[in-house]
Amino acid sequence: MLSKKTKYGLKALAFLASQKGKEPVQIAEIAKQENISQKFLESILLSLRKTGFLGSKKGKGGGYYLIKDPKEVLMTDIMRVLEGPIAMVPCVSLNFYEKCDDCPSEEDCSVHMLMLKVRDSALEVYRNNTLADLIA
Amino acid sequence: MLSKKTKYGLKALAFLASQKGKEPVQIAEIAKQENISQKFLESILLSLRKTGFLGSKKGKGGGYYLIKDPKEVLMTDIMRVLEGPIAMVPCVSLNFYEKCDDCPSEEDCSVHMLMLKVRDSALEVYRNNTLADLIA
DNA sequence: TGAAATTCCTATTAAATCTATAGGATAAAA
DNA sequence: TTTTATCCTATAGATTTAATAGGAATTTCA
Repeated sequence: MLSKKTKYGLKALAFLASQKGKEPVQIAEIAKQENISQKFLESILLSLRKTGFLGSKKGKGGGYYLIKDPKEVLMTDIMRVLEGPIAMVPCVSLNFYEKCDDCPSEEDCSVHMLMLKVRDSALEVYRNNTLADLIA
Repeated sequence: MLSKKTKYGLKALAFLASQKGKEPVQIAEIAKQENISQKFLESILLSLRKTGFLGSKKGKGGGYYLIKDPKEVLMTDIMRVLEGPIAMVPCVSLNFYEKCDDCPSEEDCSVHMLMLKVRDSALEVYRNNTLADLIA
C-alpha cells in the first residue's frame, strides 16, 4: 500500500506543477486544497526540498515551488524519495539492495525471480511517466 | 514491501509444489528447510488451507499438501490471499475497492491514474505466472 | 526597527500493522 | 492410550506510519 506520505507528496507536487507561474505556494494553501493535515504536509514538503525537488522561500509571500520542469521529473525519482524502494523485496532493489537473511541463495529463491518481474514492470511505468503526466 | 507473511507463504507453497509425491509435509520440515519460525508458519499455512490452496492431515504422517496442480494456481490469487490488494491504493483495486476519503473525485485525482497503470503492470505479471513458475 | 508571516527543525505521541509466541484443543495413527 | 501433528484463539512485542507540538530562524514590510 502507498503510504499517506507518498500520496500527499504526489498530490502536493502535482498541485505545484499545475500552477502556471513560479510564485511560491504556501503550505497552508496546498493543505487546504488537497485535504491534507498541514503539519504533516509541512514535513513532507521539507523532505522534498532537501532532496532537490522543491525550493522554498520564507516570510510573507513565501512558500514552496518546483525547481525543475515537471516534464523533466521522472516518477522513479519521486517514488524513491517519498516511498522508498520500488522493489517489493530488498534483494531485487536497484537503489536499496540488501541481502535477505533468511535466504541461502538468491538464485534458488522462489520469490526472487517473481519479484524481479514485478519490479521491472513497475519500473517501466515509473520511467515512462513524469510529474507532468500526473496533471494531464 | 512484501510482508514476511507473504514471503514465507510463497516459499512454503513453492516448497510443497517442488515435492514430487502428494504426501503431506509437516510444518516443522518446511519451517526448517526455509528458515521460517515454525509457529508463524503454522498460522500462514492455516490461512492457506482455509482459502482453498492447501489440504491438511492430522496425526502421524500428517502435514500439508497442495490441493491443485501448481500450473493451475495463478499468482494473482495467491498474492491476494497472502498480501491483500495488488493495487497500491484502494481506489484502483479490483478486489478490494474503497473510495478515498480525502479525494473529492477519482477523475481529477493525480494519483489515481498513475496507480492504475502500476496496478495493471503488476496484474500482468501475476496473471502470467503460476505457482509452477516459482520453482522453474 | 519591530511585528507579522512563513518555513525550518527536532522531538514526541498516538495509532496501526506486522511478527512472533503461547498454550491448549482436536483429530488421526499406531 | 500414547504419540504425533494440525487447529484455534489470544496476546505480546516490535516496527512503522501518521500526526502533533512548540519554538527557532528568516524574510517582508510598514
